[in-house]
Amino acid sequence: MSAAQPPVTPAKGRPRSVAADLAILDATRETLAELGWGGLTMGHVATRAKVAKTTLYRRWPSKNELVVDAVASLFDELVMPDLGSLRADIEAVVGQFADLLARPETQAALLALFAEGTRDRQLRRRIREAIVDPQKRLVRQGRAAAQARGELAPDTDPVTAAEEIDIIFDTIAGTVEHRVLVSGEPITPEWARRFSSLLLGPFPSLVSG
Amino acid sequence: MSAAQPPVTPAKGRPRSVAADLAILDATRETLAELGWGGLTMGHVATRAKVAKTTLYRRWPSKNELVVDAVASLFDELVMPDLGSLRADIEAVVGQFADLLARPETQAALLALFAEGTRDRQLRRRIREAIVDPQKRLVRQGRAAAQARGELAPDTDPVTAAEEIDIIFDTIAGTVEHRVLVSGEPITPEWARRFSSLLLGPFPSLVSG
Amino acid sequence: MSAAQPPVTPAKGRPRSVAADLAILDATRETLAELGWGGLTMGHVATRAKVAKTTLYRRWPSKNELVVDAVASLFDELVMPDLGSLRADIEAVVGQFADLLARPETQAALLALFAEGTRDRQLRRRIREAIVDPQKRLVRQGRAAAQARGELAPDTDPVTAAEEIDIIFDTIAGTVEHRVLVSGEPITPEWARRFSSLLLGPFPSLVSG
Amino acid sequence: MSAAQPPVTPAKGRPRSVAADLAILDATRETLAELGWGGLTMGHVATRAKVAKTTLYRRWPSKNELVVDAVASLFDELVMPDLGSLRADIEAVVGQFADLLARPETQAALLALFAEGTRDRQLRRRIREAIVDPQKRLVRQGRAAAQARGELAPDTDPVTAAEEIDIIFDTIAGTVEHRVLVSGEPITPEWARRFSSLLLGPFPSLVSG
DNA sequence: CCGTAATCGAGACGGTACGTCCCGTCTTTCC
DNA sequence: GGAAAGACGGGACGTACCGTCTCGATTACGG
Repeated sequence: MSAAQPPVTPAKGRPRSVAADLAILDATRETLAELGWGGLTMGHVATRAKVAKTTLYRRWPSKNELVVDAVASLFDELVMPDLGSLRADIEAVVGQFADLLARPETQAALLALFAEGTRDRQLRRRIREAIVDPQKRLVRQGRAAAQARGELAPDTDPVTAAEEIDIIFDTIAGTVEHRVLVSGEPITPEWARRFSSLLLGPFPSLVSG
Repeated sequence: MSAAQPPVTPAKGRPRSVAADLAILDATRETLAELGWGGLTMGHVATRAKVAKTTLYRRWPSKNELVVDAVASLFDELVMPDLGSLRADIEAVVGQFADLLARPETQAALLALFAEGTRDRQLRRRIREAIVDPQKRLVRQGRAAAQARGELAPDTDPVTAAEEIDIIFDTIAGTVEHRVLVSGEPITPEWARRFSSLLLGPFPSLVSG
Repeated sequence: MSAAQPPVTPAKGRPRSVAADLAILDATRETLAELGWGGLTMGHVATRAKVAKTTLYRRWPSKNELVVDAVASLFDELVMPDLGSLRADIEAVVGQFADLLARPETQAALLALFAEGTRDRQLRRRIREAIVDPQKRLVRQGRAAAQARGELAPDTDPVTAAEEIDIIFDTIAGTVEHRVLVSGEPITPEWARRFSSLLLGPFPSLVSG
Repeated sequence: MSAAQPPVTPAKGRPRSVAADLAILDATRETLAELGWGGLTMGHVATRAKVAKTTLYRRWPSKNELVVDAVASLFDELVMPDLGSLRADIEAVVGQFADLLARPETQAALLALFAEGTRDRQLRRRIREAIVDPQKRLVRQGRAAAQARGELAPDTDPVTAAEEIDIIFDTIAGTVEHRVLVSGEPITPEWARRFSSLLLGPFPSLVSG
């Protein structure tokens, strides 16, 4: 989010309009969905949000930062369902992620942001903090549930566990994104089944049964 | 590639300069490495290649197509080594891919192209044909070698085999790209080992040993 | 001047700060001298005078009016010396005016104000009342002195006299301004001598001698 | 004028559109007359001339230079009539100049240009070369005619003559401008008669008769 | 000595024009 | 007819000020 913590000092001068913030983020998402990344100009967003361009620039230094904030909230809809088996949970989350990637605003924004982040460390950090890392909770929750069920062994070392979470997250996120956005193929339940089989190893019966 | 088939008619007027093509592609790669995707403009490339803008546009309709051609050849350096075990082969290819993604021209171009491909089916097809799909040979070769060694069961159904190749390819490519370009973390030999363990299942000893 | 008449009603609420008025006018003159007319912005003056923009606008409706008030006082330094001959008096006043026009704040402001006045009758009136007309006293005084000395014939008709004062004033002011500000040439004593010769006619000996 | 001398080298690339130049200058004069100096924006002129803003900036670096060129030609209409007496000639030229200053485009532009020239030596030079100095021909012609008639003594020293021309020019131009643009009073035939009397000395009969 | 009222600073607001950068096309001349 | 050169119309950029507004915090005076 762009908003900092509630200011310690009671803030001098006219306070920033909260309504403007919301209108801008809404306008950004709508424009992304309608016109795509290329059609998203600061001027257009400002006009659509009925806000001056200066107001926009006062809050976000560029299109990139703005889109990070506008898109981040879309990822909050992902939830770990806890369906009783690790396989089912993985397939469910993959499905949710695929649905999210099918939305035009996500589609228009995600890879473009990643691409920009490639050459701007600050932006990459911001993307990670606002969009990517928060989703690692899904992996953590899924792992915890599987451990509770006895499907996975409990953590021994927290550092190793963190690395494992990272690698699993990169694998699920990266693979689904590559499938949908690069290969341009849909994520079917069948594909999700195969993919979770890959993750769970060639003989999942040995593990979960 | 942009080059058309050798013309049937012996071509009227002055023939196109071959030197220009090479100079343009070189200039494109150099500019990508130095200034990144954002700094790559058609005018700049033309100037750098000592070529008129018209010459450039006569060959490539836009920056995107140009970069596809300029970058595609970089991916030819990836080879499947056949080191005697599937694990070793995977780790080797992951390492090669990581090195490729560490080069500034690849880094600047790859995600940007993917992002553009998101909104342009034609471009996506071209990217797949020129850059992505050719690398599936690596998976095919690795699989074949592993099957020859008895590490993997032989193919039963060619359709199933193709789908398996696809999913493995998306997984390796997507995960490594996400790790390097989105998470911004390096690919260490240790990480490659963990990743191949993930791919080979929790008890690889049962399979390969 | 911007200051209104002493209020009839003893004024409710907090009285306006007198210090602010002076600080603003000083800041205006300083900024004019340093940055010129184009560099003079309301925001800048406010900042420099350590005053809020609202405070500034509460007193002066625009840059133009502000500068009129800021610059008017500079013209008070012009005096008619009464040196014993009309020629000497003219040359002295021309010299004073030239010195005034050499000051950067006058230089930056005067023509700019005149230019603005061209499109704003109200402003033109204000400029005349505050800056231009008060200087006609110089012509009047010089004429009176010359008449007392017998260099000039006494007034016959007051209307004719007024017109004569106007035309002499326009001639002296306009010519010196044109020489300094448009032609960009300095006013030397030699030039002043020539100019007063022109005013006094080709054979001044016949008049003053 | 903005146009340089006809290029020695035959000029590479597409030549600049002459039509664009004319359209821009016309649009500038029209806009000046309609909206005044303040309403004259580069964007507006470009739109009105049906030309891209870049085309405009390619030729003139700023509004000031553009207006110099646009306005300069208006001054070409001033001519020295040679009416048989110096007085008549002066009154005629003063009248012409007054008419020129009454035109809205001149009125809007002239003092504004002079004001800008105050802080930009380059611009001042350009104004002098394009607008001011060319009119000195009027003084020269008038003087020559008067000398031919015997109204004025022939030149003795060319340097002195040049200085005399300068001072007379500054006087006529400056006075008329001050009368019209600063004092805001009209130039009547009566005023022109008085002014030429002033120039010709208190006893013109001694000179011209 | 309390409330009303106009002031003060600060700074956000909607808006306009700026001058720059690239785009992709067109119009030259030369080869 | 290709190539170099460079002008063309067009669109977005990010910045600078504009003049207005909304804040909380200060003064004054009149009751």
